[in-house]
Amino acid sequence: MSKPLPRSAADKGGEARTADGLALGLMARRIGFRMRLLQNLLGARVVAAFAPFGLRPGTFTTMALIAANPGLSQIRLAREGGLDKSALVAIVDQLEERGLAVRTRSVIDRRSNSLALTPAGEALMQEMSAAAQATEQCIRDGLSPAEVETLFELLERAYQIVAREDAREPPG
Amino acid sequence: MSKPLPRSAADKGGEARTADGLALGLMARRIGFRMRLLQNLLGARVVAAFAPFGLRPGTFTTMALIAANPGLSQIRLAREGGLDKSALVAIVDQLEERGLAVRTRSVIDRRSNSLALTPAGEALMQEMSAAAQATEQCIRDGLSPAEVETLFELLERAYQIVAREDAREPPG
DNA sequence: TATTGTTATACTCTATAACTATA
DNA sequence: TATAGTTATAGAGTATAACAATA
Repeated sequence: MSKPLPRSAADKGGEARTADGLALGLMARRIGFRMRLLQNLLGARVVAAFAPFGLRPGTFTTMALIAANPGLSQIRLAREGGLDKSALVAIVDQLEERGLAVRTRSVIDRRSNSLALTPAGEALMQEMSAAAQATEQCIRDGLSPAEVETLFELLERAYQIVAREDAREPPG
Repeated sequence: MSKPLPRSAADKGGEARTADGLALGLMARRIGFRMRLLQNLLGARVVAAFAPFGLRPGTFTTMALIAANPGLSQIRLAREGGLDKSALVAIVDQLEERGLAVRTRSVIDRRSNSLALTPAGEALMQEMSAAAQATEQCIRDGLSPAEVETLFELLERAYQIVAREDAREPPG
C-alpha cells in the first residue's frame, strides 16, 4: 500500500489524465477503466454512425454474428453476445420485420431457431460495417500498422486469459 | 469491398472466435467490439467483487475521481465520467449518506459543489481498488510486464487520438 | 442570459419468472 | 426433468426538461 506504483510508459511525464485534464488516480492502472474511457468516445460515434440506418449498435452486432455463424440459435447468440435470451427476442423480431433476417425452425432440434440474414440483411450489414470501421479509422491512422496488430493481439490474449480462468471458476 | 482483409496476428490460424467458438466475422477487426468482449468478462467480475461493499462500479469510479481531483465539481465529474449531471446527484447522495464523501459549497463559484472524500471514503476506496485490481490480476500474470505496459500505452494513445479528433468535430 | 445543482418525469434496458413446445 | 423460445412484469439505469440559486 505504501509502495509507489511503477512509472509506466502510459503516464510518463506525469499522472495519467483524461482529455479534459482530470487526473485518473487509482483508475490509471485499471485495464477495464482505460478501455471504458476509449469506448465512451467510440460508442458515441457508433450510435451517431448507425442512426441513419435506424438500428442500434447491439442490433448490428447481432446481424454480424448471425452472418458469421449461419444457423446460429438464439440461446447461443444471447450467451455469446452478453445479453439475455428474452432481450434477444425483440432484436430478432425487429430484424425480421425489416426483412433483414429470418427464423427457421431447426430440423435437428425443433425447439430452437436457426437464424440467417436475408440478402438485404447481408447488404445492410456490409454498409453498416463500413460505417462502424470509419469511426475507428483515426486510430488505425494514428498508430502504425504493427501497433494496431499488437493492440488486437493483446486484447485477444487478455480475453482468452480471462475466459479460460472464468471457465474454471465463473465470477457470478 | 472485394479486397481480402490482411491476416493479423490476432487471428492467425483461422478466423477469430469467442471463447465458446463463435466466429466473429466482421466484428473481428473492430477495436471497440474486441474491447467489449473483454469488458463483458471483466465487468461481471467487478460487480461480484464490489457486491460485499454494497456499492456499484460507477460509484467506485466516482470516488476514485474525487480522490484524485480534490474539490472537483459535480458538473465536471459528470462530463468526464460519461454520465448525466442529474444521474450523479443520486450517486453523491449515496456517498454522503454513507459518510464516504462530502459536498461543500465552492467559495469561488457558489453555484458549484466542491466534492471530497472523507477519511472513511479514502479507506474504503483503497480497499475496493485492491478488489478491482484483483479481477484483472490474471491478465497481468498472463502477459509479460512489457506487454502490459504496451497495452496501457496503446489504449492511452488511441484514447488521445479519438479525443483530439472529437475536440475538432464532436460526434453527437 | 448562461451555468450548477436539483427534482420530476418518461423512456429504455435489464432481470426474473412463468408459460409452450419440444427433447 | 431439462431446454429453446416467448411473454409479462418489475427494477434499475438513462435522458429530458424545468426550476432555484448564482454568475
